[in-house]
Amino acid sequence: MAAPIVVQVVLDKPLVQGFDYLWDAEILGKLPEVGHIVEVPFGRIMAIGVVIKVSTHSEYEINKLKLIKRVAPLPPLDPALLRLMNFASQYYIHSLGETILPTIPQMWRKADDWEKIPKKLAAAEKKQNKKVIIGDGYIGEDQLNPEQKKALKILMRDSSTENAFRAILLQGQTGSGKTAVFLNWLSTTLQDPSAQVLILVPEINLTPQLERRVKAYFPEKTMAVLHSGVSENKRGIAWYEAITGKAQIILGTRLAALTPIPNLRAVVVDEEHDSSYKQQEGTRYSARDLAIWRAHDQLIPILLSSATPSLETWMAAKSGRYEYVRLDQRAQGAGLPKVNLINTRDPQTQFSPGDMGASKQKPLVSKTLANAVTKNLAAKKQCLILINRRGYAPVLSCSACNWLSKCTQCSAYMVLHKAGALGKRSVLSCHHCGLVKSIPSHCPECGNADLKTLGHGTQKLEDAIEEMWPDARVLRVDTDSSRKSKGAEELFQEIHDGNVDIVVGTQMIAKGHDYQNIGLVAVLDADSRLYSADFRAAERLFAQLVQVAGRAGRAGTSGQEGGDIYIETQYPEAAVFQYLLRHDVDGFLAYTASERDEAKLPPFSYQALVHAEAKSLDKAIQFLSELKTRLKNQGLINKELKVYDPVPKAVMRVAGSERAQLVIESANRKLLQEALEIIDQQLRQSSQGRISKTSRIRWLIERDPINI
DNA sequence: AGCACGCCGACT
DNA sequence: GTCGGCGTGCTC
Repeated sequence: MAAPIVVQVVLDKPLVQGFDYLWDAEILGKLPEVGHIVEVPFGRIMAIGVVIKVSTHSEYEINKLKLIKRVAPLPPLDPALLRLMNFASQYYIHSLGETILPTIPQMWRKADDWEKIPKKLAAAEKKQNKKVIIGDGYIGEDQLNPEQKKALKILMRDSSTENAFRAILLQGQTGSGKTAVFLNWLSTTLQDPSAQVLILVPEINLTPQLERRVKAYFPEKTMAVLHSGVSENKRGIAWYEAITGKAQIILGTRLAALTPIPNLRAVVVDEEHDSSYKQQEGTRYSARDLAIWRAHDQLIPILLSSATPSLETWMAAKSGRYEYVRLDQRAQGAGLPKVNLINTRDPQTQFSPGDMGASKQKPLVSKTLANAVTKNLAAKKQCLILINRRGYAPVLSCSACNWLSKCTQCSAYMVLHKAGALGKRSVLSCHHCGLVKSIPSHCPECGNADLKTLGHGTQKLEDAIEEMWPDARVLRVDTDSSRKSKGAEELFQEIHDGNVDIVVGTQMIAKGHDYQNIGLVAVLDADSRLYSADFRAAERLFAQLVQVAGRAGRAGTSGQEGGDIYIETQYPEAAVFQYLLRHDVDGFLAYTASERDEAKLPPFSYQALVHAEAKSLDKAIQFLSELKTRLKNQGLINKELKVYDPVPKAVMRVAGSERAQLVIESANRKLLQEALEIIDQQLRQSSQGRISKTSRIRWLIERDPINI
C-alpha cells in the first residue's frame, strides 16, 4: 500500500502550530503543493487554510487525521510570497495563519463559491474588453526635462544586471515629476510581457488619479487595482490576475504588498514616508518595510519615492545603503510657494469679525489671512483652507457648570456635528467608538439651557467662511462630506473643474491631488498636531505641511510664481516651521536625525509596544507591571534592552474597556526580537491560566509602532 | 480565536 | 429543581 500523503495546514487562528490532514489525490484531482489554499474540517466547522508542508508522515496519530475537503481552483501561493509571510509572521509576532489568510480576498475564502468562480471571471473578462481606457498625464522619455532624464539614466544603470537587489530613494519636491520618472523606469521592465511590477500608494484617495496615469503610460498592459475601496468581487478578480501572472501591473495600498505576484520584477513605493503604510490591526506590518524585505529577498529593485522621506529611508540613502536620486527643480516652471507664518500669540495679530454674531470666542480666521484670501479671490485663484478637525466643534460645554460633552464609553469628548445638506439632525458623535447621541437642550448636570461650543471643526469653518465671503463658492471636503452625497473623487473633480472658490477641509484634500489653480493654502491648527506626545509628531507635521505647500503654485503655465502658504501658529520659532519657511527638507531631516541620535530614539534604536486592554485601567497596568517584573527577574532587562513603565494610552478608555501600554526599546534589533518572542510565549501561557489568573486581559505585541 | 465541557450560585 | 457564570482544554 502506498504511503499516505500528509499535508500541514495553517488556519486563521492565533495558534502557532499547523494541523495535519490527509490528501487524497484521487478525490481532489491533483497532487498537493505548498501554497495550495484548501478547505478542511476543523472541530465542528469547516475552515479555510493554506498548505505549508507536504510529507508522508505525521507527528499526530495518523488514523486520527481528517481529509482535506477541497482545493481552491488557483495556482498555489508562490514560494517567495510564503517566505515573505513567514518573515512577517515572525517579525510582527503573529501566527502564520493569521498573517496569510486575511490577505486572501473573501471571494477565495468561501469554498462554496469556488465552483461559481469561472463564470465570474468570464463575466469580468467581457466587461474589461468593453471598457474604454482614457488616460491622461502621459510624458514619454523624450518629454522629460534634463533633470528627470538624468535621474532616469541613473535608475537605468545596472538594469542589465538582472537579479540584483537595489533600493533607491527618489527624493523630489511636489511637482518635480517623480511619477513620470518612475513610470518611464518601469516601462523597461514591462517590455518583457511576463514581467510584473508592483506600485504601492498610501491611500485609496490616490489610486484613481495614479490609475489613470498608469493606464496612459501602459494602455496595452493589464493592471490589477487592489485596495479596500474596491468591491470584494473586483478585488478577488484583481488578486486572481496577479497570482496567475495575467496582470502585469499591480497597483494598490498597503494590502497589495502581500499579494502573490509570481513574476515580480520591480517595486515602487510612492510617498514612502506616509504613515498609512502601517497596518493598525491584525498583523501590524509596515507595507513599505515588507516591500523592501520582499525586494531584497527576490533580488529585484525597489524605488522609494517622496518629497519628504522618512528619517529611516533618508539616512539609509545618505549613508549609501540605498541609492540616492534627487529631483530638485519643479517641473513646468512652477515656482516655490511663499511660506508665511502668522503668530497667533502676537497681540498685533488681529482676527476678523466673521464669527462675532454667533459667539464671543476668538474668530476663526486672522485678519492677515482674511486679507490674503480676499486678494487671492480677486485674482480669480482658488483657496484651500485646512483644519484638521471634522465636525462643527470638538466639544460642547455648559456655560454655568463647565460640563463637557464626554463620551460615556471612551475617555474622549464627543464632537458636535451640525445637520448636513441631507437634512439629517445635529448630533454629538464620538470619533473613537462611533457612539452618536442627540444634542441635549439643557445641561445634563445643572439644567442650564445655555450650552456653547468650544473650538472649531470643518463645518464651523465652512459657515464662517460663507459668512465672510458671501459671494464665494465654498466646498467642504472631509470624510463626512465625501461619505455623504458624493465620493471624494467627485469632490476633487469639482475643484479641478473650477466650480469652487474656497475649499475647506481636513488634510485629506492635500494628499496627492494636483490642482491647477490654487493660489493660497492656509493651515489653521498646525500646533494641535505638535501637542501629541508622539516623538514623530514634528516629522509628520513637516511632511504634511510640505505636501500642503506643494498644492499651491503648481500653475500649469510656466514662469508663474508660486502661491502663498499661511500657517497660523503660536510657535513660529519652532524648528519645523523655520525649516519649512526655507523649503529646507534636508535641513529639517538632519536636525531631526541629530535630535533622535541624542535621545537614542528610532531610527537609532528599535521599539516595540505591548498593548493591554482590561475592564479597568488598574488591571491593565498591573498586568504590564507584572510582565515587567518578570522580565527583570529573568535578567532580560539590561543595558541593551530598556523596558519603560506601563502607562495609560492617550485615549485610555475606548468602548468600555481601558487600555495601557509598555514600550520596549533596544539598539540591538536581534536582542529585541528575541525578547519579544519570549514575551509572546509567556503571555500565551499566562492567558491559558498559569500566571495571571486575575481577569480577562487582551494583549498584543506591536513591532515598530508609529503612535507612542 | 471559538467552542464545548463542567462545576458552582439565584431564579422562573 | 434549572439557567448561566466563565475557568480549562482542545481543535489535525
